[in-house]
Amino acid sequence: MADDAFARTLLAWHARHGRHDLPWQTPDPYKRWLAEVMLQQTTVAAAIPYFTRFTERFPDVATLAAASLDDVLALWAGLGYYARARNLHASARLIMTRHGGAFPRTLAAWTALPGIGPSTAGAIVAFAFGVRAPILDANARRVLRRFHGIEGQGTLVTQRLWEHARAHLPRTRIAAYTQAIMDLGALVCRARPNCPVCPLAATCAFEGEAPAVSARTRPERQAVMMLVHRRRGREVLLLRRPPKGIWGGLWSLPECAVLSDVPTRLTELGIDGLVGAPGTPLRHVFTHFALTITPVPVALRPRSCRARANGDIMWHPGGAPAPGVPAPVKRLLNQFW
DNA sequence: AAAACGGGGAT
DNA sequence: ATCCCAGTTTT
Repeated sequence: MADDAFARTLLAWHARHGRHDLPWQTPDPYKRWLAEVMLQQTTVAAAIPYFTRFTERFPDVATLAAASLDDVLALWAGLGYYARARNLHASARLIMTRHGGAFPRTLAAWTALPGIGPSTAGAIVAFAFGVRAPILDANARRVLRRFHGIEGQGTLVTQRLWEHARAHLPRTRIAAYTQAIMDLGALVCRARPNCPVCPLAATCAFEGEAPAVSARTRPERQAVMMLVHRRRGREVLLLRRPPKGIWGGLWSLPECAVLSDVPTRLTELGIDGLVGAPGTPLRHVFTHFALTITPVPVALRPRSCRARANGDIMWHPGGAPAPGVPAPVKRLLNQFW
């Protein structure tokens, strides 16, 4: 059966108007894997500098597998969704042990790795090996939804979209086609679409946006972060966060819910310090809640701290290479020094 | 089936 | 301020 008009039209459009100069546009499976993981819920522009640093520091899967999780998280810090970095590191080790350092070529083998779902696996095998696999990222989802006039959400709608994604796949030129549907979504069929320049406009079912759903309010949360410093502010105490949950495995500041809890929290940590005046609160907005962080300086009394540096506690000197800290903590530290 | 997960960029 | 993004995992 011949490729359908959808695929032929997209491929023709992509040759002239698609992206051809992204740093990960090579058949190298390592680069494709790294890029696809970085691009989960992340824009191309945000990912590029991280991709460049990563491939310089960890040029291949063996190097990545041999690195410490701390080094990987430090390079990932600021990109968000830190579970991706933990999964990437775990996957690198699995590729070394389970696959002898050779990248698998099947969808099933890729989805068996942590952090790799059906869409990411499809993109990797399509780009790296030309395997005829569909993707359903945000771009493909939006293009297919509009082209086929599919509204609503839920598992049933997602199933239908996957069926369309599979049905449109051409027999050849899979990598170019996969790039084409992504590019159409990113460059033309955006949230606010540019239908007049769209190659699919003549056969597209899209008629206009559904009425916008009312924005739900984000819960507000509060936290106090302590800047416990010694040596006249030259070093600040960092604690490693638990491996699971928000900012898992990253370094952060000692924390408590409200200002009145500060003395108790310091006692728990074995710290005898002079609590200073709270600084300007910092607001940090997440997907599903907003956090207002009140920074409090704490000057450590000489020879009073039982908090010794170990694998989960660090006295961080201002000038040293940045460890993996979440973005708002980085801002607090920069503001402190 | 729904919730959880982070932060940057566009509008 | 709000929306969106080369989605997957956990509950």
